Amino acid sequence: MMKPNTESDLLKLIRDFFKEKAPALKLPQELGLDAPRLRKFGDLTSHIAFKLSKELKQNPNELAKELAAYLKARIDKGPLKTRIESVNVAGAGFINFLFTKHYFYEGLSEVLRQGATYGRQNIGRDKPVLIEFVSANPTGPLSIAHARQAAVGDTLNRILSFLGFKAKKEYYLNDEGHQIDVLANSIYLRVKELKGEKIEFPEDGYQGEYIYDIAKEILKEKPDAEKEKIEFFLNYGVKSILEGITRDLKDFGVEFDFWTSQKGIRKSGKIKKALEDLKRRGFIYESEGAVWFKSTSFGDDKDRVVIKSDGTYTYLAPDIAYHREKYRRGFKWLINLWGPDHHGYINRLRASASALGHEKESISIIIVQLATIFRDGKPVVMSTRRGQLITLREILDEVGKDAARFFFLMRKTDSHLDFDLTLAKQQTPQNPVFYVQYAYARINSILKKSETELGLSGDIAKLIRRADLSLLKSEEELALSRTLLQFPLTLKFCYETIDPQGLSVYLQDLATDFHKFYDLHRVLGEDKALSLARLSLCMAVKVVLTNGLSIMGISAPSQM
RNA sequence: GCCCCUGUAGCUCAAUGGAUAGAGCACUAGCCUCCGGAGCUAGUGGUACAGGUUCGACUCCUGUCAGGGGCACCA
Repeated sequence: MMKPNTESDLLKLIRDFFKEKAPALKLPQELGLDAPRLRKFGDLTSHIAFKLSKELKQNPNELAKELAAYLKARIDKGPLKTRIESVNVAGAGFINFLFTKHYFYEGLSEVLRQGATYGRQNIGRDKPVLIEFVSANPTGPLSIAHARQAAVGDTLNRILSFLGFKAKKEYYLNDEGHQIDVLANSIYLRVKELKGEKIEFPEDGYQGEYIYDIAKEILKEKPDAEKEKIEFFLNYGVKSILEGITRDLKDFGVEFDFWTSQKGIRKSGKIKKALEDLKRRGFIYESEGAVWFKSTSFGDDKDRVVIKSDGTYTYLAPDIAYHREKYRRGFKWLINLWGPDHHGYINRLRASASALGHEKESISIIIVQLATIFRDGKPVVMSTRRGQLITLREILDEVGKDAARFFFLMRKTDSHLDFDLTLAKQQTPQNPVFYVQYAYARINSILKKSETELGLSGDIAKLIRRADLSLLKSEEELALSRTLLQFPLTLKFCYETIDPQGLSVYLQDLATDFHKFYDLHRVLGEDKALSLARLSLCMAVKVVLTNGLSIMGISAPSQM
């Protein structure tokens, strides 16, 4: 059975109207059918009359009235009759639609029917998308900045998968280069130090306590390790740190599909191939003894060196090769989450993708802003040099996975974020994650009690499914239903903005609507039929909370 | 010096170019014979500044001011 979609049916009617009225008129892509900001403006609103009043040489209010009359007539004759209660013109030319109660009842049963799949949409049509994030150098434990990237990237992956994309997660491993050498040397020196030798530790060495831990670990296995070559310390260090990173990420609910090694890219000769490819396309030239990529052809400020005059590659060269490989692996959309220190790098990388013949839209680079950690209302000072970083591990130990993930997703990804550790571990309504989880726990508690309290015989789940939803008439019940039906739109919004933040805001709104409903209306009461209808509503809230939280990688505890 | 991001209520943040700029915290005043008060209801209070585009601007453009970040044949 084809399910009628109210919104698209309305859009079609609007198009029909203009086709009849002005066949030559080119309609804008966006017909301006939205959820209004204020409830009293109805459930849907259109500002199309403003958009087209100029072309049609008609004032918006008149045009709106004409359109509204047309829509009203068509709605009354068609399948929308049971869903649209009224069409009104308001203000200078807004057209406001009010849904019937039936529309909400129908939506609620749909939520219950779909359950765990409610909210799924096939927007992606199996498009393969690769989300690269974290990609921290394996020179130390993951910091708070990586943690935010991990939360955003992983959730984005879950959202896109839910929306029909074939999304994969990738970690690009910078497993060679200067920083890795510094790491190896730092470990080596600490080993010597532990053996009682006097050492001079370099300014730019890794000062963190974890270097001692690795050194101790090495000495346990090899008491005379100081005699080993530097490669030994390099390999041991990278391996040990990567194990830690993987473990921390796993406890954070993040597991990558691919780990791609920079060393591997270089060894495979793919850098050379990538540069040859660019050269063939005419974007490579030599000057001042170096080899340059003509990134200015694609909007970069200046051309970039790819091979230095000493014959070695700059960092950009393997990166170009790496992204060329991503496309060659079949991905049609690349999403990169980068720290703010990389923003100057965006244009040159995008330029390389364009130079290799890829659509501009096929690569999205998202800057994940830093988070400032607060404890007891005061910012926690961090210093990389002295190894005084707040790590993902510390956050996990202090506030746990659920609160951490939720907090990292509360703000827009490209905005600064204040992370209040004290608040995050509080089990009070001021803590948004507990506020949301509390709604879930409350529903479970009610559902559990329903059987005994109502004294109904038979399968209560079945009775709830068959409840007469038309008994839900109050403002709070309808408002809650309305919010539930906005879940699919919220996910679509996250896709459009490439930002999971909208979901965390939505879940907080949903929890608020639920708590308001709960406060004013008793679910388990004298009236059995009404109780069942309200239980049905609770069930639907449970479904959406479950789906929403699971997409955020956060658990939904039935008891707290 | 050049480039990027951000300036919204006392604080932390919302608001696909749309109608009266919304929440939470804090402060003030209320609500428990009641399914989890870990909750709910009110009140106070705001778009950094100056122009511009638009029927309509927190949103777009220009400039000023303030905060943060970035500039390399570093990674």
